[in-house]
Order: sequence, then structure tokens, then C-alpha cells
Amino acid sequence: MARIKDVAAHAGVSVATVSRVLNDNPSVTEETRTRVYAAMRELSYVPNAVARSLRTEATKTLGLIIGDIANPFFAELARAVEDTARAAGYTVIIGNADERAEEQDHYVRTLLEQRVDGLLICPTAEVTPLVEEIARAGGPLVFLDRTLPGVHVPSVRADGTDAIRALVAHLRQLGHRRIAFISGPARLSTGRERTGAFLAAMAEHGLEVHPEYVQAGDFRSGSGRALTARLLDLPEPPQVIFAGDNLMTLGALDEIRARGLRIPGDVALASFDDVPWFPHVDPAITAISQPAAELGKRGVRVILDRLGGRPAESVSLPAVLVVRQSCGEGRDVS
Amino acid sequence: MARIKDVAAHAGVSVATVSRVLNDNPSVTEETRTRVYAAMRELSYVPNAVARSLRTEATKTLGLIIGDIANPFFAELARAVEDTARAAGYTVIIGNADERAEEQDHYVRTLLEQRVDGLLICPTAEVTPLVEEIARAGGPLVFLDRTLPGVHVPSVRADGTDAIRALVAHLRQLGHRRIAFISGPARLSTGRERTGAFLAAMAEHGLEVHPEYVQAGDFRSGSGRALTARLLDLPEPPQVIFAGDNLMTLGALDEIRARGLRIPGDVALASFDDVPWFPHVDPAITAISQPAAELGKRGVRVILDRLGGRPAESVSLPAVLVVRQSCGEGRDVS
DNA sequence: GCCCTCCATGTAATCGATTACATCAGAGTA
DNA sequence: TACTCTGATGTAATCGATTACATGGAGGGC
Repeated sequence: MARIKDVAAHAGVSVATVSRVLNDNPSVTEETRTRVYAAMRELSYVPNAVARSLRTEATKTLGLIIGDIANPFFAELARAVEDTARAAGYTVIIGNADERAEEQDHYVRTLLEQRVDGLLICPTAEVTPLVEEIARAGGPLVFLDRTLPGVHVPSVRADGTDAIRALVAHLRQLGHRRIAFISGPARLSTGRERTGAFLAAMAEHGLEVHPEYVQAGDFRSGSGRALTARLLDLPEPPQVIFAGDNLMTLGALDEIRARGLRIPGDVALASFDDVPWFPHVDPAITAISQPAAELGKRGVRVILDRLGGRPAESVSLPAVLVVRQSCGEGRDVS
Repeated sequence: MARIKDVAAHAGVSVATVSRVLNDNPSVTEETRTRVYAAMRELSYVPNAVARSLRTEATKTLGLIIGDIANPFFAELARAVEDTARAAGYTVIIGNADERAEEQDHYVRTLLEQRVDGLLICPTAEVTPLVEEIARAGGPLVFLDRTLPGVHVPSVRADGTDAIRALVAHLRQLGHRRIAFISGPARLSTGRERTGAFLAAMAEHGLEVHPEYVQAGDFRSGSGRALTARLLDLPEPPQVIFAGDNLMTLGALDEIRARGLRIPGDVALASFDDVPWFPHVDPAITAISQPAAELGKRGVRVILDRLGGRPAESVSLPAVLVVRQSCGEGRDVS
């Protein structure tokens, strides 16, 4: 593979000049420039980003660690991160943590070795020593979607408090009283916060929450189905099941269908987290939509701010309630 | 950030010894080794993969260019590629071509500059001069999911011929005769092949295909909806709509629902490409399932074979028909 | 006691770019 | 003509690792 030295020899100039052409340095004659370009073309020269990065100490690369690409929420997030980064001249390396701290740390290590300029993490579970150390050392880190308690790192996340309050209001207006919430693990900030917001909203609307109506799963469809089964087996089952993410909603849907129950007649269903196919099922699922693309975009902006020496501030974007038919037909002021 | 030189000084050895420890060279004393590890820990040393890659001329990185991460099929594919590559010690950089040749070429260029060891491409549309040149130069390329006519590169793809034949048999057995197929653009190998297989299967079963019943869209939901509308507006609308990918199926579902038609009573629906939520809609969608994860896995294996100097052979995996309820209730021998 | 072998470790060249500094030609000025 | 200044280009050090080859010391055979 042709090197800068070959191009220089072929064009009859020095490597410095070729490098200047590569970097659009204006102090190169138009004539020399065209000669160099011609040499590059003839040799099919492809600049070596590895060598450049070694010298410049910058890779123009961002690392993104997400919970699971196969989860549409993260897919949309990743897409936005990629698009935004690309527009700013950065390449993105995506790592799939599979919701496991160990995998997450593997990617953190790998990406640091690759010398990514910045790191966007959707932290799984607990604070790991590795992440904590990087945060303390002031590494170029930003948390996306989730935060970690006690770790001082800028974050970009969605705030579902208002949307959950709106959902509870909507449910109440439709006459529902016995509302259950199945959510993710308390070790995830998203799991904790959604549960907290739900309990607060219920209290605000003077609705009682049966202790058995709040269950923690793992944000996967299997646990959504299992918890739904448990709820439906209660002597007094809930009138509404509100699931903590799109996969748990899917599990709930399964269990409800398997029992031959009708939505929303026998039991209503709502989801925290909206995905493109929810409007297409019958009945269309009422959901709280997180601005996934916007989160990704803002995340990149925050990290680029940090890299550019500008102050990086945490961002919290509101999630919004999208009323469809799965909780009942009533119109809602929303 | 600590360099190998610092570690060496701190441990009282030479850089060569540190490098040997990093690379598990057995000729280092156990005692020296522990001293070096201690120094690394104390300095929070992180090896610089950029420098290593420059020297070794290998990045232990694979590039993957897909049509769209937000399409669940590609998400699953990407996930499998990542998992498999990771198990072999490789990192994956994913590029989103957004189904545009121009974007695809941008990523090809970027990934070549990054000196990825191998490149997995799901080619969009036409053969671009860039891709053609790399193929001719014998670059470490593998095509995934799709192939390009006239370009000699190993490929890993799914073959839907048998599954489409099985679907047509299934439809015929249920009494359907007027079957329409809305598919992707003919410029994509997947679009062409699926259409060809459909026509062949229809002929085999002695079913006539009304020319208006075969329409080409763009593998996106919008065109799925538009084409479905056109079909339903025909004086003699089809009894079955078979959509060429999961997004077009979604569009078709929309249009059918919007008209208040019932599936499969008023019109049956089938999809080429299965996604996790198809079993959860009512009625569950009959679909042809492509082994996306297996494609990804095999793709990585093929490219690693190439890199390892072993012969890289093209792979074609059968897609399978998954009968559900959207075409009618009849049991099928499949 | 001498020499050879072997093993652990060190020295220094190298990968391909960037860039501070040096150089040199030509124009402008007195 | 001689001098300076400017602008284009060249020379060589550098980034942080790997690795071929050099070195030196311990141990064994005679």
C-alpha cells in the first residue's frame, strides 16, 4: 500500500508538501497541489489514519457503549449518535454491553486502548471501579440515557416524570383505579426513576398502590411476561399494566394474548418507551415516547463541547405521552 | 497518559521487556513479569492500540457497513457480527449507509483509512467504482446479505427461494389465487431475487400473476403503504399481499388497518423477513425468517478465513417459512 | 579453569504520518 | 549590486509501540 513517501517521490516533492496537501495547508502552490493529487490518484493512495492519530494524538473517533443494539430504543439512539458524529467529522465505534457490567468494562478498556477522543456510555447496572476511576481522572466521558449515583459526569437523559403524571391522569380519567407498574431493576437509574415517578404520580392523584402492583424485572420481554402472569393471577388483578420499557411491554402483550384476554376491555396496557410498531398493533399501544434521536444528538454535542474545551452541561429532555387505544377509547387533553 | 517507557522506568526494565509482558512472551521471568504488572497498575497504564497497530500493520478491527441500524434485520445482523468478532479478539466499527451509495462509499473510505483488517459490506444499490476497485485489488472484502453483479467477492447471504415456494404452496392450499408481491428495488440483489423466486414459485404452482400484482418499492414502510393502497384500489384487488421486507409489511399493515379491512378475512398478509414483534400482533404475521444472526456469524468467519489465508467460500443459508395466522387458519405441512 | 550454550534482557530501527525549523529562490528596495 | 524580506518547500525529530539482533551472565561439560 502506497505511503506518503511514495506519493512524494512520484510527485517530485517532499513528504512535508504531501502532508500539507492532505491537510489543506494554504501555503502550497496550486500547481504543486495538482501534481500531488495526480500522484495520489495514480498510486491509489489512502492516507493512514493510524499513523496520523499516533502523531496528532487524536483519532477523530467516539466510542458508544449501549445496552443492546437489538433494542429499538438503543438502535435509534445509536443511529442519531452516528449521524451527528459523522457530520462533525467523527467516526463512531459501537460496543454492545448486553446489559452486563463485565461486557461494558471490556468495551471501555478496548475503546480507551483505541484512544477514542470521547466516550458515550449508557451505563449498565452498578458503578464499576474502572468507570469510576476514569470519571475521577476527568476522562472525556458522558453518560447517555442513564446516570450513575455518586459519579460526577455530565449526562444526557430523558425525564419521564411529567409524562408518567400525564399517563396516570389519563388512566384515572378513563376510570381506571388499580394500576400496576412492572419495571426494570432498581440498580438502573432508569428503573428507579420511573418507579419513583409512578408512585409520586399515583399519590398526587389520590390513587392507592397495592404493594404487589409494583414489580421489578430486568427490562427484557421474558420478565415482562412473567410479571404480567403474576399480576393477572392475583386475587384482585390490576385494571392496567404499565410496563417499564418496550421489551417488557412485548412480554406483557404475549401473556395477555395467551390468556385470551382483550385489551383494553379485560386489562389495559401502557408502555414506557415507544417503538415504531406500537401504532400498528391492534389496539395501538399507548406509550411514553422518549426522544431517543435527540438524546443521541445532544450526547454527541455535549462530548464535543467537552473536547472543545467548552463547558459540558448535563441535559434532561422531557418524554411525552402518546395516547393511543390500549387503555381505552377516551379522548385525552394530554 | 503513561507510556510503555514510563512503565519500563518505573519497573526498572527496558521497554522491550514491558512489550514482552504485554504480549505474553514466555521468555520473561515470573518475577520480572509481576514487577512490570505492578508498575502498570501504579501508573494506570493503558496500552496504545494506535501505536501498536502502526507497528504491527494490523488493527484487529473489522468494518461493517449496513443499510440501516434502525431496521431490526440489520440490528440483529450487526449484533451477531459484533459478538462473533469480539470472541475472536476483533473490534467492529459499524457504518450506516442509509441505503445510499454515496454514504456507503464514505464509510468504505473512512474504514480503509482506519486500516480495518477486513470489511463486511451490505451493498446498497449499484456497484460503485470504489468498491469495484477494492474488489479487483483483492482487498479483504465480504458481501453480507446482498451481492453485486459482476463483482467477484465472497458473499454470505440468505436464499429465500425454497421458503417463497413453501409460502406460495401454503397460500394455494388455503385457497388463495390472486397473490400480489410488493418488493424492493430491482437494483438490489435481494429485491431482484425475491421477485424472481416469487414469479417462479407462482408458475410452478400453476398460478397466474397479474402484471399489476408485482410492484417495486424501496424497502421502506412508506412505499409499502403506498403500494398496498394501489393494489387495494384495483378493480380486482389481490387476496394476499406479500411484502418484501419487514418495513414494507409494516406499511401494508397500516394501509389495511386504515381501510378497516380485516386480516386475513378481507386480505391476507405475509412478509419476507421476520421480526420479533410479528408474533405479537393480531393476527400474528406469517413470515419468511432469515437467519440474520447466522449470516452475521458466518460473515465474520468468512472474512477471518480470508485474513488467515484460508480459502474464503461464499455461503448461502436457507430462509424458512414461519406460518402464523395472517394468511388464514389452515394448518400447513410447511 | 576454560569455553560453549542458553536464557533473560537491552539497544535501536521501524511503522507512516505531522510539524518546527531550516533553506533557498526571487522580488523589492536603496 | 547588495541586502532584506517573503513565501514555498525540504529536513529531520517525533508520536508509542514491536522486534531483530546484540549482550552479558550463569551453568554445564571436559
